[in-house]
Amino acid sequence: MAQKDKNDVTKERLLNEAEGLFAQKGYNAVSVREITKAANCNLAAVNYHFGNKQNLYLEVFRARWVPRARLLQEHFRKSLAAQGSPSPTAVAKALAEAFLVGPLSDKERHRHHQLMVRELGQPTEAFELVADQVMRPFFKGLADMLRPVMPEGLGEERLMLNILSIFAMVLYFNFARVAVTRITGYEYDTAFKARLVEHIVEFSLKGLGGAEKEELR
Amino acid sequence: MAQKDKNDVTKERLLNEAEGLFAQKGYNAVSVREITKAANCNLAAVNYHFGNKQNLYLEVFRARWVPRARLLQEHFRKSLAAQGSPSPTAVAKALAEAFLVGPLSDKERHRHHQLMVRELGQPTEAFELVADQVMRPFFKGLADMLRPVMPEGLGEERLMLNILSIFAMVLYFNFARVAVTRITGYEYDTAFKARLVEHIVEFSLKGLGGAEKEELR
DNA sequence: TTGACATTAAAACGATCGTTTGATACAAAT
DNA sequence: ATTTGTATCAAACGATCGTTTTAATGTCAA
Repeated sequence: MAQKDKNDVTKERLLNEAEGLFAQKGYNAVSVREITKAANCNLAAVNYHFGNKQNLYLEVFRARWVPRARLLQEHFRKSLAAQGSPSPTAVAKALAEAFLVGPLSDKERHRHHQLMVRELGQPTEAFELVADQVMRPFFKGLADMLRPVMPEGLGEERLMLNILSIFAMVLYFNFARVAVTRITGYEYDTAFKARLVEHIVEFSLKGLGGAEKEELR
Repeated sequence: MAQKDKNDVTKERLLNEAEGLFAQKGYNAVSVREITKAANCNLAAVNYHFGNKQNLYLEVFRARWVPRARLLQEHFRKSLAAQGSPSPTAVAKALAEAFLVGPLSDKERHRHHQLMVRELGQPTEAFELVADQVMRPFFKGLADMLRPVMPEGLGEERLMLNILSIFAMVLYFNFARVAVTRITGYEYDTAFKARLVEHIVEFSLKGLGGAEKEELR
């Protein structure tokens, strides 16, 4: 192996800056020149290390997004295990805690969800990656976990919709941060974010737990 | 006035095609050439009728999005009035009905929410328009409507968060349509959409109504 | 019929895009 | 010392971008 550190370092810097810019502006609004300038390297570095722009975008998901998602899932599993039995309440709390507070910094979480929302809106090849390696297994695990403790009448479809609805809120309040601030007048400071978490936990908890108590009868 | 119909027709076609393409691909991913080709007119027509691309985008919101949003709000008000007293349940139902079924065709609704989500993600001048003329007045009306019938302890902030959470789900299930299909395996056919509406009504209803019953004690 | 005006059309503008090229620097292996 | 392979660089490629220009229309009023 001839590559030492300067080599890898350039590649890493490119991945970091590319992820930030792609998350912030979207794939089409970011130029290769903008990325290489931010990474403080030559224009041709993208094509040398990743072949082309599209592949750099994919590598951002492979080398950054997916591992971070795995970290989040790990955190969720531990957080849930600490609460004992996987009741709907415990699951909702652990989900919200992992995805709204969790192990990520604020900037990381914002990036993470922005990239996800962009792929949700118009899926590319990166979505296949994320769906196969992250989303489907995780959702399947959640469904297996919740199925026994949800009311019997609740089909697979409604079960999945409940889970998706929680993620809808998590993604929304991260993605639409700027707009939420402008509409409500509340800044995303520490205090507001804390109350936001509280709200999402409560709202999803009622969506899940409420169903548990009232749905069947 | 010299302009007859061919004139206005070109302008209208440009607005229609531009809205569809902007919603589908986003501002940066759509070229003026692509729009004029779809509208079956000359390249220079955009600059003649709207000055530049950015202004065409704004005009899409002024001439299409805002009027459509007004139509939706009108529909919501009538739907709510038909249910009698504005209880949280009635509001949740009327909201979901208006924004998930309502007066719009499927394509129209999809376009509408896609444009909104794009502006939520990275607001431009169009967001100011939408926020001032549509969102803030509507949210204020909703808050005034719900405040008297929600538990006393619930502050203004939590009230607003409840409302936003409902819209989060509405936007999500419209915007992430492709992804939801690929993840769950459910196609967005008539039957699934009906069950989707049912779910969102129920989920938001618990978020609101549940709070009504249990929050204070 | 003529003049004024609104609209469309073809062609070109400079700028920026993603990508490629060829030269150079530097380290490890022979 | 020479070869080999990796990484970086400046420079240029053709393509496409938004926009402008200029000419050719068609349409009414005078």
